[in-house]
Amino acid sequence: MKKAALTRLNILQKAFELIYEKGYQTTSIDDILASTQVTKGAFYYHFKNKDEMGIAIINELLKPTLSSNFIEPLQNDENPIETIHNLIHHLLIENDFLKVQHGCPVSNFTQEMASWNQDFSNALNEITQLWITTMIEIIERGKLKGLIRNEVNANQVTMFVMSGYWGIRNFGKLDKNKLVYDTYLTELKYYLETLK
Amino acid sequence: MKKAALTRLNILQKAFELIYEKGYQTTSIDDILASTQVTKGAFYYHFKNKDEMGIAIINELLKPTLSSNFIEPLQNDENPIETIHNLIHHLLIENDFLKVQHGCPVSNFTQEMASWNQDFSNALNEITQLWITTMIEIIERGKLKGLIRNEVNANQVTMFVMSGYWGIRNFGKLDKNKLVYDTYLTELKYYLETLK
DNA sequence: ACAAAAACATACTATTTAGTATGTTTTTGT
DNA sequence: ACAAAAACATACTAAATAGTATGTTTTTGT
Repeated sequence: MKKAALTRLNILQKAFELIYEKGYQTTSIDDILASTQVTKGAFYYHFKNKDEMGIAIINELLKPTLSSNFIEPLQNDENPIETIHNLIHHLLIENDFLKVQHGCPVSNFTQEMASWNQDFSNALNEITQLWITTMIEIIERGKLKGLIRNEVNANQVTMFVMSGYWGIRNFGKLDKNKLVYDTYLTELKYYLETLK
Repeated sequence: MKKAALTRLNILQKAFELIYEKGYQTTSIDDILASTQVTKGAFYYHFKNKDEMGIAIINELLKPTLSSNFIEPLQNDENPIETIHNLIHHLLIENDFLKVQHGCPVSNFTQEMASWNQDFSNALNEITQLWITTMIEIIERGKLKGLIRNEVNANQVTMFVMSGYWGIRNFGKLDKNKLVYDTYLTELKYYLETLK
C-alpha cells in the first residue's frame, strides 16, 4: 500500500475509534490529529472537511466490516433460525471489537447524524439495507426449505430482529453489562423458534 | 406558578425541544437563550452548568412524561398482550409529540451521554427501570390470570420489547417514514401472541 | 536528472463555546 | 416601608473549534 493511502487509512481508523468512544460531534479534528500524529495539512489534503471524513468512515471502514461480520455469516446458511441466532450471538457475545458501553457504531451514527445530514443518512441507509436484504433472502430460503412457516413475513421479521439488535445495543450503553445481552438473546431464541 | 419557576420551566422545555431535534452536545446554551429570550444571568442562576440542566430535563420533564405516557397506560391493564401492543402502537403511531425523524428522547440521550457521564446514566437508568418494572408486573399478572403461559420469563420479554421499541425508533430516524413502525408493529403483534 | 504534481507541515483566523464577574431589578418577609 | 435575598441582565474571558493560507518535502513520470 502506498504511503499516502496508509496515511488516509490511519486517519480513518483512528478517527473511527475516537468517534466510536466519544461520538462524532464531540470528536474534534485536533483529537484525530493528536491520535494519528498526522498534521492538519495532511488531513485536509485527504479530506475536504470533517463530514467528508465521516462519510468515508462509513463507506470505507464500516461497510467492509459489516460485510464480513454481518453479511457473510448469513451467506453459508443451512437453517435461518440457527444462522440468525448465531449471528446475533456472535455479534453481542463473542465479538470483542465492539464494546458494551459504546454500543453499535452504525446505530450510534444514525442516532447522531441521520436527522440533520442527508449524506450520512444515505451512506448509513445503504449499508443497513445490505444487511436487511440479505436477512430477508435467507428467511425466504428457509421458507422454501420448509424450515420456516410460509405465512411468515420475511421483511417484518428482519425489521423486528434488527430493531431488537439496535435497541439492546443501546440499552447496553446504559447497563454497561453484557448480561443484558444474554437476557435478550434467550428471548430472541424463543421468538425465532416461533417462526418454525 | 411563581415567575422564577416559570422561567426555569421555560428553559427546560425549550432546551428539551432543541436537544430532541439537534442533540445535547450540539445544542448550545446560546441556542437555548435565543429560543427562550432568557439571559445568561438568569440561566446560570437556575442551573450550575449545562449538565445540571440536562439532568433536570430528564428528571423534571422526561420522568413525568414517561409516567403518564408509558407507565399509566400499563396500570389499568386487563390483558397484557393487548395492553403492551396498544401502548407501543400509541407511542409510535397516534402520539404526535415524538417525531419519526427525531426518534425517542430517552434513547437519544442514552446514546449520546450514557458512556461518558455517569450522572446522565443514573438519571436515565432510573426512568428506564420504572418502565421495565411496570411491564414486568403486568406480565406477571397476566400469568396469574392465565392469559400468558407460565414458562414465559417476564423480564426477558420486557427487555425484548423495550429493545425493539428503542431500535425501531432509531431505525425510523434513518427511514424518516412511519411505515417502518407499521411493519414493526405487525410483527410485534405476532410475537406477543406467542406468549399466550 | 529534473520538472511537475502529490503529499505533507506550520502558522494563523474567525467563530463558537461554556462559563464568570459584576452589575441592576424585582420579590419577599417583617 | 424597607432591608435582604432572589431573580435577572450585560459585558466579558479563555479555550476550543473547523477551516485556510502559505509554505516545504517527497514521490512520480519522462
